[in-house]
Amino acid sequence: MTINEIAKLAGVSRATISRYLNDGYVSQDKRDKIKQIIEETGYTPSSYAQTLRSKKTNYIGVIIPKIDSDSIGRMVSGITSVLSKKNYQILLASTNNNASEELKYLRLFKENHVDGIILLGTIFTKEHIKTLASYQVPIVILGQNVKGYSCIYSDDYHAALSLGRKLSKTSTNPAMITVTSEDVAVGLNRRKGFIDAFKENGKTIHKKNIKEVAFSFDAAYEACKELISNDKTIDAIMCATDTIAAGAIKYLRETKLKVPEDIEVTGFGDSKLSLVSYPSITTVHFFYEDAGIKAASLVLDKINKKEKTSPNLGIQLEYNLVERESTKKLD
Amino acid sequence: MTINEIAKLAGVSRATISRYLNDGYVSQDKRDKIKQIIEETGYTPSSYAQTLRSKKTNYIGVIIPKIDSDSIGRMVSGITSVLSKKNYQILLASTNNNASEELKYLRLFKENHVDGIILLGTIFTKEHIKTLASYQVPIVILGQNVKGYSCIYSDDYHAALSLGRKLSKTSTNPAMITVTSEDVAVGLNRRKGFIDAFKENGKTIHKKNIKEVAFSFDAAYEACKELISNDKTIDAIMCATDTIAAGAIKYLRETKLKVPEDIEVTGFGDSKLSLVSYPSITTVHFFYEDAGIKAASLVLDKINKKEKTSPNLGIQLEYNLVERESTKKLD
DNA sequence: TTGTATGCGTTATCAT
DNA sequence: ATGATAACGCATACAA
Repeated sequence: MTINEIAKLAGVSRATISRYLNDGYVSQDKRDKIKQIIEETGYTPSSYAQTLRSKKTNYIGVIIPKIDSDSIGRMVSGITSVLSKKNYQILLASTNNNASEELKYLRLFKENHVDGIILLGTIFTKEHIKTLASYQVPIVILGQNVKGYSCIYSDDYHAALSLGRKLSKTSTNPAMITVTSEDVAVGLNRRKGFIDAFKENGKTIHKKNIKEVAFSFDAAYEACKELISNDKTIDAIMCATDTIAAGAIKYLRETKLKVPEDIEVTGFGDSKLSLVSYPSITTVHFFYEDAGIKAASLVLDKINKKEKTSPNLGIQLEYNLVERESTKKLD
Repeated sequence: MTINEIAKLAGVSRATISRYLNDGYVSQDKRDKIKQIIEETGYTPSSYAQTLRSKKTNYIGVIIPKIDSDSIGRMVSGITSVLSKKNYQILLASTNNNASEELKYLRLFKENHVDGIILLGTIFTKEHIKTLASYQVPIVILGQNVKGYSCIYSDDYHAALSLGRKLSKTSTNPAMITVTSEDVAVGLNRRKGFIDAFKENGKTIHKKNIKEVAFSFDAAYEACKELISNDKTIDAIMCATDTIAAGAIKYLRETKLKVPEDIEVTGFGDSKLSLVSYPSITTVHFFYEDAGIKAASLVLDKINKKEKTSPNLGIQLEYNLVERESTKKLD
């Protein structure tokens, strides 16, 4: 079914059909006739031909490091809710934590002429910046604060700071299980927050008590084992994510160490895990779904007023401290 | 940058460029020249124009009920891993558990001329079947067994049966928290398996001890409260998902009922939740990522040998019983 | 091996 | 208000 066949059936020119579909500048009787024909045939215009002419795809490219993650799932959920309402399609690309894949998809999106891109990244190399700079389509970065770009990010530093302040009141020999500092948001900023919080109270986190692991439950379990084996006096473990905290707690439970009586543990992200875990995990709530919503809205805004000069604003999201059972209550 | 400009720069006709990009029927010297020009300019062909001509989009439409779910995340993860390797793009549509949205996206995919569709559905209405029947592109259904279609599904009935058999040895007054039977895989089949297992041992699950809830932690918590309030002698609760089991356990813990000593609990799906929960949850492992991989491979197979008559095969996946702390150990 | 010409399904410009 | 007609960027049959 093409516009030509519809035109023939309706006894008008294809230009009229096109007008019916777009401007609407068509007489009532032709309009009725066309409507009927279209309904009968179930005709839908070819979006590819439309794109070829109008340069508008209604695609938004979304790049994520992996899909089976609580926080990412919630962000994508926010993105889809906004975009589907506005009749945009999502082109999803998952890199499986492989930074070079990110660049590949960035290029692929270029070929597909997406109207906009949402990049949910972890590590930003110079090459990233270079590739991004060569783009003309609106880009929003989610979860990291990269200067020169529109970003939606959470206040990881202060969130970690407030978590750290709480622990610093009770802990004298704290430890930390974190991720690579190349991940500025999760690795670097949270780490800094923890360290500074203890510094405020004149306490320090020993270098040897800081373990760097992958984003995984099992890796955290092993890291916790190493920490405890090396130093039995550790009385608090700050973890860069809830998953890591859950892995640590699993090990502690197995060795009969009591949480929080013997060791306090904190997570990050307020995932379902942190609620279900026993003891439930003290953590920080980030409004991930809201972040996804904001990112999608922002990218649509940029598309619509397509001034390339539209300011690249950064939006920092709120956070809430969520106190649960894995830390000691202070009167 | 279009093929015409490249042709001009390279001093050849655009047909030669096209051949360079496709068949490769080009002399060595022109080939070198073209290669150089393309690299200099960073030209990439318009996939829309290509599609308009060749009718091949390299898009696979993926419809899911929601993205922030452990099992779905794992399936999508499997899908992306296969598709990205084969240079297919994923058009992702999330329905937020709204069946009518599914039909909308099915139509949208038609407009976008996806090469294939993977439908990760929950409830199949007559309308679904009707809409699907009008499609010419390969479709693979993931997670449900719908006759007449290629499906990748897990053996929910027998998995529930083996879970039920285990419980039926120790429990005399079992209960169940499940979801709507309209969801054949999760609601109906698992329910049947549980019931039949007890029947084998001459025991029955009382109707009043069967609660139907949404796929949510909180709903499960409430349902468990109702069950226990109505009948203090319940000694086992079979749950249709791990999330539901986790919600139930949370309530039980709050009321000081011991799991598994006072009440045994089972989940379904072997999500991270089931491992992290305390007590950890006896459940069934499904190879979700593998299912995603199989679905993606199958849809690609169908696309390549595009005989419409390709048989619609159903692939039933294996499962493993995973015994953890939420059920009693038998000698 | 290469170029010419045509068409894919639209939209937009121009007459009428 | 409507209809020719050209153009979007590409692939391919055909001719050379």
